[in-house]
Amino acid sequence: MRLVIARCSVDYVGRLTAHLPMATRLLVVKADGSVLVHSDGGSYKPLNWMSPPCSLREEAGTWTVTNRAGEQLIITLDAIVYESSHDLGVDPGLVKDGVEAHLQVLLAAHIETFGEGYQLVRREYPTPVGPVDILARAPSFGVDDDVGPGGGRHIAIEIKRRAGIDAVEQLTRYLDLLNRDPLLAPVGGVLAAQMIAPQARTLAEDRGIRCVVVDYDQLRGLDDPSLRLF
Amino acid sequence: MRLVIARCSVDYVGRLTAHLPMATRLLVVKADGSVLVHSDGGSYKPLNWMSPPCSLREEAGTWTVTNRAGEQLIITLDAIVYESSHDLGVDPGLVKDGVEAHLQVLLAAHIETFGEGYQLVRREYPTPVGPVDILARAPSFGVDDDVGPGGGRHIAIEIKRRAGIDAVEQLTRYLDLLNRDPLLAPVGGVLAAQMIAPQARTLAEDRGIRCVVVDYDQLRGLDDPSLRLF
DNA sequence: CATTGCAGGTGGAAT
DNA sequence: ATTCCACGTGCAATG
Repeated sequence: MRLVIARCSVDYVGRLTAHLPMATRLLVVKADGSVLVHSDGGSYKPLNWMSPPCSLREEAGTWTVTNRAGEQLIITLDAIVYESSHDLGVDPGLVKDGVEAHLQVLLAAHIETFGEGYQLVRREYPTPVGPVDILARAPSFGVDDDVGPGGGRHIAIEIKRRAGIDAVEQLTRYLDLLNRDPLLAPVGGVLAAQMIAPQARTLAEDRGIRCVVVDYDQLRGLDDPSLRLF
Repeated sequence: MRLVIARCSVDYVGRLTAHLPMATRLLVVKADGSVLVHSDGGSYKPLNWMSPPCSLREEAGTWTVTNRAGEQLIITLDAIVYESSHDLGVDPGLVKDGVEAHLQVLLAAHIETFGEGYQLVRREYPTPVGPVDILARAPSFGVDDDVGPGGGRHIAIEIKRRAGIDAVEQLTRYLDLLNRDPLLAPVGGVLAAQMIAPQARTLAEDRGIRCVVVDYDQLRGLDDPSLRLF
């Protein structure tokens, strides 16, 4: 990894064009040839960059970074303030927990979160437009209930960390499809998420989809250690 | 800006938990207190980070970065290989061109892209569920045409750089709404994008929405300099 | 201040 | 290789 502090201007020509006026910035050149241009503030996102695979050509006062698609990052160097190089080796990588996948595991293991007597049919229930996160069966409590052949009503559950309108649309597509299957219909919908955007809730309820806000930490407290990812 | 090359392990506890085993990495501490942890490869995204506003507390072999929401980045330092500090000043910032906004300006200026006789009604036509990118009017060529009060058929145009299913859903919501307005109905839909995902095209055409692939560079060639953003 | 929609999104997994 | 979806999405504009 090469670190360069330099006064430079930068032009990107690719999916869009972007220009950075002359100023002092950090340039990071990684082992795979990728280049980051960072200012001393803002966020983790560089002002400009080129992702690998790409090649760096150095000339007099100009660096040109090109990728396979022909996109170019052109760095015009006015003055190099500082430079150093380091061998970091390969990184062992990141271990994550808490994402949607784990929510799905936890909710499948605690399907009663959605109501007493709920039974898991399966996780990742396949449909032609993609897998439904969880398919479950709700119990029937009376003869008037709108029950399916299984003796209960099927429930398709869409799980999101944060649910927006797109989650409602996605679940709606699943429900349209599943309800065409006489062995499953009628299938109800549940949107389960840590956070549900107000517009998403409105749209969901308008379509008869139940909204359930789930508490990840609480679910996690209920789980047994074997369900933990690390 | 402070640059540190160090052997370290990193733990993030916040919206999720994540762990980085001990290895040599680049740590960037920016003037606003934000911290980036980069490996010598991958992309512009750090392995771990803390965005501003946040505060860094340094102890013996441990850095603790905390933000207002209580999320923490805990860096355990085994050995500092290298360290330097630089004053970069404030960055003048980035100038962009080529995003959806510019596509919208160009397409509005060249509304005939969608067909001969098309007329612009307005850009960012407001609806209760958000603004439609472009509302236009198509000409009527015969008495049998399904025309509205304006003497032509209204067309709602959704513009994306890359259109996916979500773009079709979005346009569908607009069309549902606009078609309830007797002063506008009937309103046709056009999805205009530089790239349209096959599933999006299928869904759009199934719903009677026309798909138009637009060539940004060509449109740009047609424009007059006043429409350029820089 | 919350919400919404875009992003050079990026990344990963499944087809 | 393409297509889909999640992301500690980040980010800015807007009500």
